[in-house]
Amino acid sequence: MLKREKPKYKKIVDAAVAVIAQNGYHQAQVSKIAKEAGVADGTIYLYFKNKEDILVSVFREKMAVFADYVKEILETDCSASDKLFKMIQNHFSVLHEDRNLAIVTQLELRQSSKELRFRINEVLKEYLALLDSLLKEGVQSGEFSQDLDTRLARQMVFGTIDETCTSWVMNDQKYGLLELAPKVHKLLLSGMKG
Amino acid sequence: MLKREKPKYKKIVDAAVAVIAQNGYHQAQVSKIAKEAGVADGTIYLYFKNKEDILVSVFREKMAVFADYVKEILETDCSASDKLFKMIQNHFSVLHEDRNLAIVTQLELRQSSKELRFRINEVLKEYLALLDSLLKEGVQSGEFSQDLDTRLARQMVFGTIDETCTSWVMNDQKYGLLELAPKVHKLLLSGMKG
Amino acid sequence: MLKREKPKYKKIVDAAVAVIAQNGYHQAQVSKIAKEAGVADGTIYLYFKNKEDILVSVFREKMAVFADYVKEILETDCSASDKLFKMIQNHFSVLHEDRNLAIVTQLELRQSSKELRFRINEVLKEYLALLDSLLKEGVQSGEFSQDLDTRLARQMVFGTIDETCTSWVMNDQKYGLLELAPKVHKLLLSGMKG
Amino acid sequence: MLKREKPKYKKIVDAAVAVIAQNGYHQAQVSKIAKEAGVADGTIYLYFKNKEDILVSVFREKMAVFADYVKEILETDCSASDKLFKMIQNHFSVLHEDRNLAIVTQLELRQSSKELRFRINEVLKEYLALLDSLLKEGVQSGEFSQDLDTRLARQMVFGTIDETCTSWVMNDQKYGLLELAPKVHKLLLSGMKG
DNA sequence: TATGAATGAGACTTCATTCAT
DNA sequence: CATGAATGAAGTCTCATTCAT
Repeated sequence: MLKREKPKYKKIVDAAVAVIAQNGYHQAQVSKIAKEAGVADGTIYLYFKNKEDILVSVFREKMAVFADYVKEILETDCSASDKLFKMIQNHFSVLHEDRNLAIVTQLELRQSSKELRFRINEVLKEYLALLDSLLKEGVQSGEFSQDLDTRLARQMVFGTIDETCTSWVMNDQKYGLLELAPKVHKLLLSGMKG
Repeated sequence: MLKREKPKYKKIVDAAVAVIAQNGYHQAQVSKIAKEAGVADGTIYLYFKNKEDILVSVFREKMAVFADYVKEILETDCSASDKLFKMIQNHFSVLHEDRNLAIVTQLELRQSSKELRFRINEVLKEYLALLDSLLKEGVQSGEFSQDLDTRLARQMVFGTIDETCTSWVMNDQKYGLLELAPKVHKLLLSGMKG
Repeated sequence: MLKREKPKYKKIVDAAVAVIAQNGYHQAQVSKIAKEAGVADGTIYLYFKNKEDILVSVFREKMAVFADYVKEILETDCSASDKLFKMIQNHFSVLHEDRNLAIVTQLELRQSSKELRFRINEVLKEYLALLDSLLKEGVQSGEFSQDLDTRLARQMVFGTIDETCTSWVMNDQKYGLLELAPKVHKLLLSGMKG
Repeated sequence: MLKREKPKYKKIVDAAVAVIAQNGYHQAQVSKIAKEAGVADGTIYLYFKNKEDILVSVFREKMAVFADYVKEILETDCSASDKLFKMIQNHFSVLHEDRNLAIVTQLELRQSSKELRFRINEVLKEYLALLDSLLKEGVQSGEFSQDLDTRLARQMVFGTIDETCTSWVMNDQKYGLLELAPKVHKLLLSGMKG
């Protein structure tokens, strides 16, 4: 059985999300995570190399949820525009459903060290690559402007989505994030049609 | 004389930027900043309440450079579109000119605690408010779509600018940030014309 | 069958010597010894009470090699001087032949706790007792000075042998230890003839 | 003022000797040493790089006491034999007077890591070099055997002295160490006269 | 006998802040 | 105003040992 499929591995990852969301990144001690997961401190180190490894794993495991769904979306027959909409909706939906995860990814993990954030970025790259291919698809099909700079466009799309989510979390998730999807989609789409 | 006009105050703020850029947020100890500024550790505390206060001040002082210029721009007679362009250009230009500042604002200061980032956000709000009024101006003048959600649009504009700058810093400032301004402007504009 | 004659017992003792010699005392974890011996961690505790027990056993088993030969020597008909020579030669020879053992006894085991070293000393006492009787024999036979303080003399003999071996190990066993035997013997003998 | 002349530096070194002698090497925590020295834990790190640095310093400072006196002895007009006697007497005397120091150098510091012991050996080398020159002086003056191997002889002298001291400490310093000096001297001398 | 996953105590070191000079 | 020596709280990780299988 793969390490990441073992029940304790998952328990610890989930415990880390809960502890970070509730206590903040700098108050998420290993001992707190172990307690939340119901294991001994030392057990953590049977599954993770060190604390940083836990945090990268949290990000990797959760980002997979985003990426897997985007992969599915890409394989469907819809237009690039529809795919973009579904992708935004999915992104908002995942964070909307898991408030703790939203706090962790939008606020807490960003306080991690430069090294950790570079490693997190590695994980993010897969997601951004999928977004890239979606955009290129739209350019080829003629839906988006022919002279669209896909790197810039990707930064616009991701930047907008990210800023919207962060803003929502910072406002204590007062309003419905999911409901913003159509507007954000429309906004971004106009940008790309150029 | 105002505290923030005293020469040592400025020396310490500049020293903080240099030290953080060169050593990273987590390696920017108060004693290092003091040494760089050429003062004793204790002297820091005659000008700043605590370490967090230094960091917020760094952000406040530097963000003022952005905001002051945007204020000037807003008072000119150009179209909203032109003003947006000048604003983007200014934002890119400031970071392009001061590489250390770019590293500090886009990478290092984001590792600060949630509390510090909330305070940094307070400072940012003034800048975002100016952006808001620019957008509203564009809607009123008919340049932008009438049903533009200015909050979302502001998140798009700021998110895109921010993501572009961060991406540039993360790629070691290899390419010219300033040259991206026209493309980014065009991209965002289309989004707002809807 | 005696515990110490069982094949796994010997395997574990030999594994301990190898692991300590290669990794150093402080890096010789029980799990490493178990792996080297080809048994599970828990199995160790079927043959040894605890880690200290392994280390004492290593010393006991290996020291027996020295002592057994010295016993043989003592029973022969040679002069005390010849017996001393054979003993030195034997001591050097055993360490010369087993480089790992030399590293373990001269360098690594000395880092053990005071308690362990007291227990190791117990084992050593048999060896020193044999040395004592050799010296007394020499005094009685008139080979050595009549007023020789055998305790001091024993400390000189053992101290010299030990220091010579340690020095040889610390110099990476560059030169031939065995070849020093005649010189050391002559040196010590003069001391004892007084 | 040199670091090692500052009063707190000395206080901490002396506190380390006391704590190690009373509690054993492995129970000599930094916090215990700090408490004994009457300073805060952190103060230790203003004077020493890390814990190992304290221990090496203990050895360096105390070994200087041995070495300094041996230097004086070497410069006198006595015979090599007399100098050797004075050196043995000095060695025994220092340890006799400072029981804690004897425990620390003969038992406790030997449990330190291989790395630390190599560093301690560096310090020891100066002492051994002095011993070497004493022996060579004796060979030149004709007091000692012309074909004396000074390296081996040095190992005999140091090995015997060391073994005698260790034996004395291990027997709880029951008898007078100092009184053994004449006998040890006579024993070693015979060895060197060949 | 044999296994190996789980346990949990324990210590070094950093660094923001203070305060006597 | 300025100094800088001193403070002391707080957290990650290792590894000998156990025990259910």
